[in-house]
Amino acid sequence: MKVKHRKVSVIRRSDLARLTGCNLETIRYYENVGVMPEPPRTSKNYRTYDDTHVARLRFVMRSRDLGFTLEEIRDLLGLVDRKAGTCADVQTLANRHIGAVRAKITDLQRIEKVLSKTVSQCTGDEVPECAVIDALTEVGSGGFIA
Amino acid sequence: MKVKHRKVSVIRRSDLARLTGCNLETIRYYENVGVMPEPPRTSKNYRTYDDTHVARLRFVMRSRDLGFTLEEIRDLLGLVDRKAGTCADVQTLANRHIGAVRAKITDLQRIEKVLSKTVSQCTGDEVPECAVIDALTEVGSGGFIA
DNA sequence: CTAGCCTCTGTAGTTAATACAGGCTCAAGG
DNA sequence: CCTTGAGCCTGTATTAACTACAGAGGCTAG
Repeated sequence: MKVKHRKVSVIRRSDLARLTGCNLETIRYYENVGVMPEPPRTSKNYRTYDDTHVARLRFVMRSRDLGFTLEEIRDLLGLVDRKAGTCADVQTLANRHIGAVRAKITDLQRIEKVLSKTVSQCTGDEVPECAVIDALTEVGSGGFIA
Repeated sequence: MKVKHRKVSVIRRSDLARLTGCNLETIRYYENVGVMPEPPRTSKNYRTYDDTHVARLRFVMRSRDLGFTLEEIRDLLGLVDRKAGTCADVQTLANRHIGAVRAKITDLQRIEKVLSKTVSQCTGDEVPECAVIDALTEVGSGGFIA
């Protein structure tokens, strides 16, 4: 059975970028700032990734897209990595995040409702003055670390 | 009836900042980049705001917190401001945003579920290895302009 | 009138992400 | 074997979205 010289399924940086849709350089950046771990290197200093890196990077990207800062993501991942000390610490942190998450969900549902309404009304001709803004103006809740 | 020299309820920049929780300088920045309108000025060149500015700024801040870029917010506001030409244009744009919004809601609900579960499990002692990451790893949907 | 706080502008610094430059590595083709 | 090109490495520069600071001027309480 013929085998290519390169090992079966070694994930390199470009592969990781392709698999996740992440920018190549951003991966290195995430390693520098500590939201992604420093991967093992080959003898020639090439980064080598595996499935866990793919999963983690997807998580980071998704969280960023949802408006969490890298610092917040570091915290969340620290929770996953059991860097948080006691069980009580974990609960405290998780609860804070849950609050922020629920607030975001509420906001998004409000936006969704208004946009849907706008679309349906728009079969006519007039766009309502500022239904979108009105719906979002109420102070749903505080910030992330509320 | 005594009246203070300053007009009743003139909203200045610092007031707007306080009312919204927005950083003072960020307001000016938003005016420069066009997500907030240039406000009227007093004879001495001081910015003067009103309720509509408060509402709009809250909207911008909330949208940012939800992970939308200033460019996307400009689009959305353009929709509100009727800058989008035809009714069909509005519908197209709104529909695109609705897709992104729904995807974000789905993601957040997934996070919420996992965090809740983590919290409840944590009454014991062990934190599950990476339930959070696993839940977020699946590719819910594409980006904003999908 | 002057001290203190506010406003103005412009510019510089931070965070998160991208892009680029210059050099090394590897696999393929000749 | 050597070349060629794509892919990797590092460090640095640039962009977006803020945030902070500096220097000049305005207003108002004591």
